[in-house]
Amino acid sequence: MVLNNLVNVRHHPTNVRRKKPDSTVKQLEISNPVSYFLLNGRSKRYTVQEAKQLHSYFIKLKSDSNMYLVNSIIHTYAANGDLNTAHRLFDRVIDRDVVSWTTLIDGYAKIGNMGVAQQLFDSMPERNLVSWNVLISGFGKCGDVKAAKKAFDQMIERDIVSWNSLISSYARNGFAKEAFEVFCDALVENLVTPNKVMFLSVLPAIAESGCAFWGRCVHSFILRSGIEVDSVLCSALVDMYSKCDDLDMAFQVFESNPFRGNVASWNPMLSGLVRNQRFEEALELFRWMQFENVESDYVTMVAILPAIADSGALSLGKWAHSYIQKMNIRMNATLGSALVDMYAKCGCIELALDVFAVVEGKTTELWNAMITGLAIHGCGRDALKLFSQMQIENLEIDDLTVSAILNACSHSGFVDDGLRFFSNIKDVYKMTPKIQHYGCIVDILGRAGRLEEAKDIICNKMSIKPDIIIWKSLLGACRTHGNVEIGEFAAKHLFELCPNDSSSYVLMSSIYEAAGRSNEAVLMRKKMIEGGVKKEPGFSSIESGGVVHKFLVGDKAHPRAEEIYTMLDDIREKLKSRGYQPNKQLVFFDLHDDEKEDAIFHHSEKLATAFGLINSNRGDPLRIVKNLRMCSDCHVFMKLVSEIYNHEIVVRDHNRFHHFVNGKCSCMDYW
DNA sequence: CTAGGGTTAG
Repeated sequence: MVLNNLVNVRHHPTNVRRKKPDSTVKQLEISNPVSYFLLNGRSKRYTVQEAKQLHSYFIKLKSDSNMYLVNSIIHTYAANGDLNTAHRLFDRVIDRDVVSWTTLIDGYAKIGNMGVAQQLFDSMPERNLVSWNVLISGFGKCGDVKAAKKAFDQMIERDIVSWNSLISSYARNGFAKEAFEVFCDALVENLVTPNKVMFLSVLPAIAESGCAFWGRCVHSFILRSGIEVDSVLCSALVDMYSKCDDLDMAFQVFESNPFRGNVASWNPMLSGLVRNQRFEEALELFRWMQFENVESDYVTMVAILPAIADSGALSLGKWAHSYIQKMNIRMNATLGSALVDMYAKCGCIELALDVFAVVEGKTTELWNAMITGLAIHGCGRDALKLFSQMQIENLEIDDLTVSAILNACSHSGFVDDGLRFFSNIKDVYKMTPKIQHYGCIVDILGRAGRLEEAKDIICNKMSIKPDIIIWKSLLGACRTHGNVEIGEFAAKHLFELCPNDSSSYVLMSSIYEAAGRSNEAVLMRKKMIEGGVKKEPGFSSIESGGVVHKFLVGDKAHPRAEEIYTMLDDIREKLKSRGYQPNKQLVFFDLHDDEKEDAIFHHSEKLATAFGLINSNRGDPLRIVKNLRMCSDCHVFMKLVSEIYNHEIVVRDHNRFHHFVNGKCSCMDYW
């Protein structure tokens, strides 16, 4: 095949990596710029200042005979985005050559002006490989993959840069399959010898496809090809593996990275862990990164903040925020949203509002984060106010905005607002309610005790098949309002949809128990145990001195366990003298009465509270994060402790925040 | 002297 010979460019001289510009440039001596240029060799790139000095020297001399030098100046202007000056100089030069043209075209391509780039390309007297390659990569960067492919097809001679440019055009514009196909074509037909850049171009495409099989193939191909797996390639591999959900391989490659001094080696691993909800490991990695003195950047912060938010580690979150300010990390809506979310989830709604206020260029995402934050704190009125403001400022409303508003209504008990807003989804906002929106409205009605209406929505008003979350929220409402009949109905569906989920058995059992139907409660527990269904372990964590302390039920693993249990006994005595009785109905297992009382009293959030009381500064509220919903006994417990010990307690459970002050909870016992 | 590459995104 003729084409084969033409494009086989193994020995093409342009296939050699050029040197990066030297940043330690001495000040140019105006008196003799040409000798400076000759002394420093040809492949030098200049700063804008140097280019300007050279430029004015040439204007003075009315000479531009040295094309190497002139092209360098054009390049410097173009590469810095000053296309006006670059183009003016280009126009003035009489002996301009193919490099001058190509340099200018590349400049226009880099600022996204492919119209002018194409015009210039069409009017060039002669073109070489580089001119075509510049065009392809230019189209790729502007998102015009069709044009990139067309240019590629028109070439009569291609080198590895042409192939790589086409692959990355596809890869960076969401055409993962096409990128991988071009990569395979090139290799199968033996048209090029792959190099590092080729792998770096195709790996993001595989990452996007999420196909671990392709990923492993390419990885082993890299290893067999003998290409040095340097830090940059490691980062790409880590990112690929983490996006293909193979965190173990990602970590293995991360560990094998020969140089981890650059933040870009850490970011893919960090965001991979966070994307896969492995927040504790992400925080651990982040600590390791601090230990290795690697400076965080914008990407690190966007990645780590959700992990901080999840753990509720407020002091770490505050540290991250001040780091952002100290290091002048650019603040935009994305980072702002991450900060707002973090502060809200760490229990500091005021600080979240502070961040929200100062972010410029507020996006829907940012408003959503703020409204959701207010919702989980039970600040329903403020959430609705913010929503009106959002509409006044003409921001687009999306699915998350709708969920946020419905959540706000739910947590604050605004049933009428919630119903009105729900009907507005279709009528006013012209959106189709999503499954999560039906979930919210069922929740709103259910909490208000309007169980028949909630059931009616599920059975008759939804065009979508109800999911587990919806049935659970109905079942939860039946538990709150003691409705056995509808509870059984919801449980029946849950047992079909998720027979291995413990919460339906637990809830149904306690509904029977509360209705005085102990026999059926016991049967329910039996059914669960015989089915081999395990209860999801509840845990609570509390941050102290930058460390997150985690407690399970009846946990004795903490180094200060003895003090904690002594404190807990002390609390129990004080509470009992105030008439507190543990609610033993809540104990799921068939234990002796005393054991039941202990089991209740050693709930993880109570352990965390005891630890917090012996460990925290008087003024600071205790901030506890619980992975499941808080039980009603713990809720009573917290209210009393906040009063007796005169200590504010903030608990984040699976659903929302509870601020306990002086014997009262911000949720008004409505959760 | 000109061309291709890695990290974030409710």
